Amino acid sequence: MTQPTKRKRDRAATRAALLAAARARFALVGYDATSVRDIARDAGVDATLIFRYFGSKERLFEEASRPEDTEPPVAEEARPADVPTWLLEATLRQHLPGASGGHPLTTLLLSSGRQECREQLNSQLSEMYVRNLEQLVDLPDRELRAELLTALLLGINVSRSIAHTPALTKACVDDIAPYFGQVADVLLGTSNATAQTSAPTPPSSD
Amino acid sequence: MTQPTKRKRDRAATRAALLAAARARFALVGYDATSVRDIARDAGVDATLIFRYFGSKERLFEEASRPEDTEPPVAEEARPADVPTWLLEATLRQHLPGASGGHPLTTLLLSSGRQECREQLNSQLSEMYVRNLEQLVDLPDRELRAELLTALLLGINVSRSIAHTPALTKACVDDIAPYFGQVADVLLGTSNATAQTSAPTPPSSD
Amino acid sequence: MTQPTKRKRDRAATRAALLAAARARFALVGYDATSVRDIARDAGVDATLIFRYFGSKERLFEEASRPEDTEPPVAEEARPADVPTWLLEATLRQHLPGASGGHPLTTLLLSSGRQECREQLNSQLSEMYVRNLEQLVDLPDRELRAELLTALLLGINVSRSIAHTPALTKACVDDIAPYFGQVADVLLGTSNATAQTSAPTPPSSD
Amino acid sequence: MTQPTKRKRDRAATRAALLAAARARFALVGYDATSVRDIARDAGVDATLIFRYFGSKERLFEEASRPEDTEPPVAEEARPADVPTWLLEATLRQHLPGASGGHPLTTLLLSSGRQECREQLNSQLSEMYVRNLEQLVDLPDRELRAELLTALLLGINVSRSIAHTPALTKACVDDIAPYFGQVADVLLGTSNATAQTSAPTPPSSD
DNA sequence: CATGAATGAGGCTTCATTCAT
DNA sequence: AATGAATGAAGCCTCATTCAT
Repeated sequence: MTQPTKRKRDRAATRAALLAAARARFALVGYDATSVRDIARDAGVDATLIFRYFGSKERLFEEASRPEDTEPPVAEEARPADVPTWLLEATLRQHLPGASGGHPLTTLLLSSGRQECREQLNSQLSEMYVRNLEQLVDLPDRELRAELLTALLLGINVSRSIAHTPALTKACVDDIAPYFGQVADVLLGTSNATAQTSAPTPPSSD
Repeated sequence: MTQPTKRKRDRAATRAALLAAARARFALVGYDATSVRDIARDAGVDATLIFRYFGSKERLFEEASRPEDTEPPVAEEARPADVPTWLLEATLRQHLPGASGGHPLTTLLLSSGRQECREQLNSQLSEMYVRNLEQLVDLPDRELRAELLTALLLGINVSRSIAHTPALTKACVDDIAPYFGQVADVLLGTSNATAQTSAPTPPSSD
Repeated sequence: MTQPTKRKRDRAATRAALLAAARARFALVGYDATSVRDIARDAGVDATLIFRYFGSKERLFEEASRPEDTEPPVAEEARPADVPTWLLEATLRQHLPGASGGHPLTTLLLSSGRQECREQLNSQLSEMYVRNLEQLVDLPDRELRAELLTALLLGINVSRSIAHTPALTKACVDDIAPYFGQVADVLLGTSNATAQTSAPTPPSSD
Repeated sequence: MTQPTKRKRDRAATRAALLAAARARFALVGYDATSVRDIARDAGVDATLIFRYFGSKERLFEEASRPEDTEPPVAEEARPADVPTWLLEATLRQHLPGASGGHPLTTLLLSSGRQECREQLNSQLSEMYVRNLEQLVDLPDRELRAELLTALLLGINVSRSIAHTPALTKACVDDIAPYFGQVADVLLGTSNATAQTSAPTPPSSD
């Protein structure tokens, strides 16, 4: 009221706006191709506030490339058979209303010119994907099998958010899940139960 | 040997040294994170020679991110069953003596902040991978199936050359081929014939 | 005065200082021989402010080579007989307190290595000089006559601001006007009325 | 004959070719806008020969901007009344077959960003024009009168070779001479004899 | 507290010129 | 003697960041 109608956002709102803008741009073109002024403009505030609130472009990036807290880690007690599907969903969940930017993996990938990003990519993959998948395997080459399925998820992500490959880009979870389930079964050695359950169509084996 | 370690005055050699250095650096950190001076320093020559020989950083990048000509396109008359394995080999063939830099896909991915790179990534994927794989499928969702297998190859590439995931990074073609073959069979619907032939289950099992 | 001689933090003042410095240098040595750092140094500010305020050296030049707005176009209702004298005055009015740099024509001439400048020179001459003079002529070869008188004005300008020819450089308007008036009469065919009025013979004669 | 058909120009021919190319380019866009490689390309030889034969771009320019020796100084014993016309002809004589480049004055003018060029312009004007014209005047303000007529010649030159003003550009000597003669008479105080003689048309005075 | 003016480092590129062949 | 590969300086411009106001 005392302010001249200009939205005098409070600290938190401004910070959040900057973070959202940063997430969006970093997920779109990566670290190097994004300037602090771009972010500030998108957020509708002055660029120096980035330094006030985050200290540096780098620290803003660190925060923006961390998965949003809304993302629960894989439910601990989930039925093992559901884990792959759950990870697939987590991978595809992006560009949806609610998520302010793209997938953190995309952001990291687009910024992989930076050593830190490659390291973070490595640890995020291993913590969020490989570790969870490995536990489902009871065969030789556990790690390799888990990494291969992780690679598929990663590749799907890249295809959709960066390469914009036509079929994968327009597919929704349900289109992909059946095939993904089969591959998971093959790689992890999980029984055909999953395939039966979650994969409606492909005339699989008979 | 006869020269006192001095740079030799050789157009072709200098051009090649620059191209090799460029390939290496672009494949390591991408376009934006690479400066022309970096490349020149690696090549041991003056930076202005880049402009003499390539015209601009951008044109050097275009040349450096093109697959080396030593890479023959998928043999036209190859047996269909061999195509997936051939593509896997092409994907893994990098950092080998002979190949001066990393895989072109890696380079493009690391430079995806640039619109042109995303487009080139898209067309290289579709021309070199999807198109060849699609022809093997005789089931619904041909394109999607081909793109999923392509995504796996892409993901393997990223895991190895960018994320440096442990198991995949140290695996060689023969370690991966069996699993990849199984996945290809599942996705492309190629009968178990292939699987039988190329490695149904890792040699460890029986 | 209150500031310790430090540069004041004043958008408008800095912009104006840059523009003035640019006008001066461009009018002295032209576009190519002037570097943005030169201009900035003269203005006492950092060179990057040129890009902040003008976008590029080229756009700064465009603004600097435009006639200052203080220059009114030839008074519409001026008596025809006064037009030549008025144009002479406009041509000589430079290096005076108030005008920050030299005459725009000088600037354009000194920068005529650039195609755009030659074109602008052409249009400024024709709009500001030839067009106005032509209307005074009621004889054959109207355009040629007007262009010849324009050429004289142009030549006077060059002599004074570039070649620094001694007599013309130190002459003031009143020294030149009588002779110029006579030439105008001859070329434009305006009767001796004007000549009589404005100064038939230099005051020295009688 | 022993050479492989490649024209192995002799020293003199190559030097001359470079000089001609330099004259042409300098007269077209001036010193700064001309690169030694441009000149060499036009001359069809290697750029380093410029340094071999002339020492530096600067020294080449000095030579190229000197009036060609084919230009005789004003005939010493010429009839005074013919001098102005003679100077007009010298001013317009350019772009003609035979003259390899443009007028030296144009070259100097286009390169006036350089201090040396302004000085040379000054001395060429005073030696070739003012000095000759002054001697014809027997009135007060001798120098000023001569400089004014010189300014007209200079302006005509600029109009034609730089500003490309329409009427003057397409006019030939005979179109301009009558008017120029009248102006010369007025400024130099030479009798109307010249005007009568050389100016056919303008209904001059009564 | 917020704005935006100011800065310095660094990036790409061009040019005149030298040096090896 | 002549070619062209190599070089270093300098130019324009952008960016992250700091400092007054």
